[in-house]
Amino acid sequence: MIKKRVSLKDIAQKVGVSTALVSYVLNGKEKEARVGEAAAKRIKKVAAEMNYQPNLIARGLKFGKTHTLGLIVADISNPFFAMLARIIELEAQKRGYTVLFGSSDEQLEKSQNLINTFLNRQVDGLIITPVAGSQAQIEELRNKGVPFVLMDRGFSEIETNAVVTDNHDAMYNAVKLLIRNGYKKPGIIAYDTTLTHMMDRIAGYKDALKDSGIKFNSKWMAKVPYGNYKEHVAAALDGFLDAKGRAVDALVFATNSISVQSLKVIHARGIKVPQDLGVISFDESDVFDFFYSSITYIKQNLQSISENAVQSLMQSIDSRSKKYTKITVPSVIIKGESSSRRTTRGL
Amino acid sequence: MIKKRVSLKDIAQKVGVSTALVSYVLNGKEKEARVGEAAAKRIKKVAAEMNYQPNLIARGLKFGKTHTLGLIVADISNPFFAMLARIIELEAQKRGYTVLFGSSDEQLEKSQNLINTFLNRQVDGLIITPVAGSQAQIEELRNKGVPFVLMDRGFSEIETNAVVTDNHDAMYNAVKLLIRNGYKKPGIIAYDTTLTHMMDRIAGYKDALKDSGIKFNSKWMAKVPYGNYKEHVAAALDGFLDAKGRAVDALVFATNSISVQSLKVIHARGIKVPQDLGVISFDESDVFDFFYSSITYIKQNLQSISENAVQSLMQSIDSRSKKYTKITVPSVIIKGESSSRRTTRGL
DNA sequence: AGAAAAAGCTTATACGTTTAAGCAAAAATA
DNA sequence: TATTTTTGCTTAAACGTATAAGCTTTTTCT
Repeated sequence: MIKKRVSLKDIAQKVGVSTALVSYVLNGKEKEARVGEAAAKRIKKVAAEMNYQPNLIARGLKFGKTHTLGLIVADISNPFFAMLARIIELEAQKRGYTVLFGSSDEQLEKSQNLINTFLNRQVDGLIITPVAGSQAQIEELRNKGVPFVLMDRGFSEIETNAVVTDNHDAMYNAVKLLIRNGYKKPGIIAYDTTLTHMMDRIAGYKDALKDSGIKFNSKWMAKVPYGNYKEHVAAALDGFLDAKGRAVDALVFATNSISVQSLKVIHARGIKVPQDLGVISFDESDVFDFFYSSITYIKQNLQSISENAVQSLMQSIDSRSKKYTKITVPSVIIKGESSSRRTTRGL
Repeated sequence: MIKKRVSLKDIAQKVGVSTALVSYVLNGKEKEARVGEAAAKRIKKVAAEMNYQPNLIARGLKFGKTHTLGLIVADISNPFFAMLARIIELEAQKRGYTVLFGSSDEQLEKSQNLINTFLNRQVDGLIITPVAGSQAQIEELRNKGVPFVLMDRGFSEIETNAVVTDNHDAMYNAVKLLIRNGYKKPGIIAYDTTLTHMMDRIAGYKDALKDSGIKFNSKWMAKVPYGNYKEHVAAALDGFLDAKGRAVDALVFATNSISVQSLKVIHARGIKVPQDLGVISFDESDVFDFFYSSITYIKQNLQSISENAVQSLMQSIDSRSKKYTKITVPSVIIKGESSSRRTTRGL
């Protein structure tokens, strides 16, 4: 049995007034609309009795505002994005917004589908971690005047709202740290993509080498595809670390997932960290606690990224201005034992 | 600049017909509505040119159906729920549905808020991991005739749609395995809650003891609060394992998060697994790969749980029948070295 | 040719909400 | 008392869509 939700009309009928009056009262516009005290009282009473709840869909249609955001991440099951989603949910809720979510899987088509679906559902704005090659999709949003903000990554070609970690800085500092700690041949494992966050991290890596007077060697860098990265990471590590002379003496990992997978392989192969290989990871992970040496890692400020993304989006929604703001969030390096040969193993 | 979305009216004006005709054509009802070929062609052409996209909010209002689901999990940032969310997203999308999500944080108030918000947004149905004590909330949904399905946990008191792992069976088998492998005093660490999933797991544990002729000892069971479970898990382990005679010789962990936290402590304390302590975890985790002995764990069928939840909800939505289906999904035990003293350590 | 049927459209109404505009009665002013 | 102002309400229109019902005009039938 479908219980019909009570509408303004139902209340109006019960009280014996027009729906307009009910609407005025329930929206607290009794003064402006000069509603009589007696009627107002009755309406409120009946509304409470009938447990009236406004139909937000109807309101959305009326105002062209749904108080809904669309969140498009690469993969909600990735703890990194799940964490961002959690904070975004909270921030959105504080502002009376609800969140629709979807995973693009780093695929152009899925990304476009999600954007279309969300727009057709009249979301007020979008928070997007754009996939590689989606510039056209994003530009279309801009042309349509849809409020949106890119998160975690951006495009250098297009001016948009974006909130990203200072990736260059993060990686630069990480590599500098390794070099300061005596490593001579620091390598990197990154995703094979042109997305800015990856390019910036790679640039930071290279700049750190340059500023330290070390010439970059292309054999120090492995780029793995997003699809089946696990095998490729394993292969890359085997390439770096095979018996006939190690290609690198330290490694920075460019993402969360690469970090975890790399550590798994390093653990399985029995590589000694930090003696034989210095290591710095990107993002936190539970697994770090189990590695025999504590892991040095780059800690992004997820709270700040999410807060700023929501904040920036809200401004876009409210002002509808053409001004775009790029926000760069600093990260910190949490120092463990994995990045320094000179370390003394604690307890 | 706000670009107005094109509506049926815009197309109608451009073509010079009524909106009704446009609606008929774009919904493929040309035959039923006897629309002329010429007009139909023009309308389609103009609609394509103007890149018409239907306003799903308006449609939702018209039909009282939004093709939106509400997903309420305990915490989207928990990998277990994030994984469920991912699959639900996929299954929903296959059926033309989009997903609103929210985290209840195991708090009654948040749960109620989310339910209200989602209902006001006219979701067609809800997938809920209910929080402890939320029976009244759930029952209200039932009374209202709102389609919903409980996931991961249920209530024994209320008849509802529910999709849960066969928790009793899972835990029963795990404990039986430990006992078969020679452990005499298997303990358990669980959450302190009356939710069925936990009760069932605890019952499974106790029944396994009983069926093995072992008398349950209340000192073998630790119940930790959801709030700051990490400290409590550590304290519980210290209680079990302190120097003056070990209270237990094996442990099963009742959830994902308890498992990971327990392993961290065990690792930090240097407890020998499986020699000094047999261990079986609930759910998978990346951290298992780093433990010095491979971890035996109960693997829930997340795919099946999610699929069934969506499927069951869809049936509720379509049929609006009063029939409730309880679906129990089997799990498997993935055997590692952590649950058997007689194991030979591999490579 | 005249009537009936079919074709091709428009009008009207509805979903639930908001709000400007309008209207009658009561109160205040002259 | 006659006029204006205020009060308290209703009507109407709108958001974008869908569809039953109605209305011409053309075609088909007898």
